[in-house]
Amino acid sequence: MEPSAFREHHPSMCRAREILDRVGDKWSLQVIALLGERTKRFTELKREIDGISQRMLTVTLRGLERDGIVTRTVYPVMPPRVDYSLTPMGATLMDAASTLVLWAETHLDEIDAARADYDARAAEIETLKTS
Amino acid sequence: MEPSAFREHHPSMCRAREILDRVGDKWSLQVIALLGERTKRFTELKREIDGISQRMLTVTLRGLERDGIVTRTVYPVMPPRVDYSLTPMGATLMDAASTLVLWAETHLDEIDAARADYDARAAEIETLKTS
DNA sequence: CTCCATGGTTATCTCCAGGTGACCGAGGCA
DNA sequence: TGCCTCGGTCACCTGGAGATAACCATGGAG
Repeated sequence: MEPSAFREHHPSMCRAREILDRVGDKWSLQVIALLGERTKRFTELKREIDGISQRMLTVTLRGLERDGIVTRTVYPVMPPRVDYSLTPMGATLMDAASTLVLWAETHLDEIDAARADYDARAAEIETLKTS
Repeated sequence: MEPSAFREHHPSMCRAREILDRVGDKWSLQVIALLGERTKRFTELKREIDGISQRMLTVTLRGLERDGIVTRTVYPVMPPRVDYSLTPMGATLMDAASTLVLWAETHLDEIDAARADYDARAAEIETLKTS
């Protein structure tokens, strides 16, 4: 793939940052991943996403809904029931994002090694300065 | 592409978030994109990235260097000269990220429309409440 | 009459990414 | 004798993302 989007990065990149802001926040990707499995209910998502608060799940889902990435379906029953699912556009976003997730998985070890190397090198320079 | 990474999201996703944190910050993607063109100097990058401060460029480059995504080459001359370039791993990251950038470009209009729709709907509900 | 579950809202706080501006050091040059 | 450039560092400050926790309406179970 020729990353032409990167060559002429002038208005495209700044708009792309907007998308990365959406997907790059703390919870959106996990929500998208889980809804990629199947339609789920609010409480179901809350149970499956470790550490998310009720408020942040609401905020995240509202944002994704506003951007047309998930749909929200309310059933007027008691107790309340609300279903969330990916829109077709949301599904394509999941595919695009999975490229990056795959990259991350493939290079995690390499990155860890690079960090360890960098930190060791930095520590060595530090000891040289104090001596 | 089958996004298998998303199916078993248990340890993989949390680590993937780490990568998105790296690439999802305000400046990293732009730096990677520009270094994708060719090796560049510090001031060159600073000129080309609109609005970045000296400090943030340093911080971003140090982070990318630590993760093994860019290399930093210092030439002991006067005035100082420092070259930055993508590592091979950095180049593969650029390719992976460009998928998302491409997605963003393709769906920007759709997202804008969805937002306008959502906001209009929300405003209408608001007027109903006050009436 | 009380308790519980669902799917939220609201208020309040904390923390850190990121912005701002000063300073630096060695050489060239005027 | 200053002043400029390059590639930074340091100290300080602010805005907003996100955490925490209380509250809410409804109706069924016991």
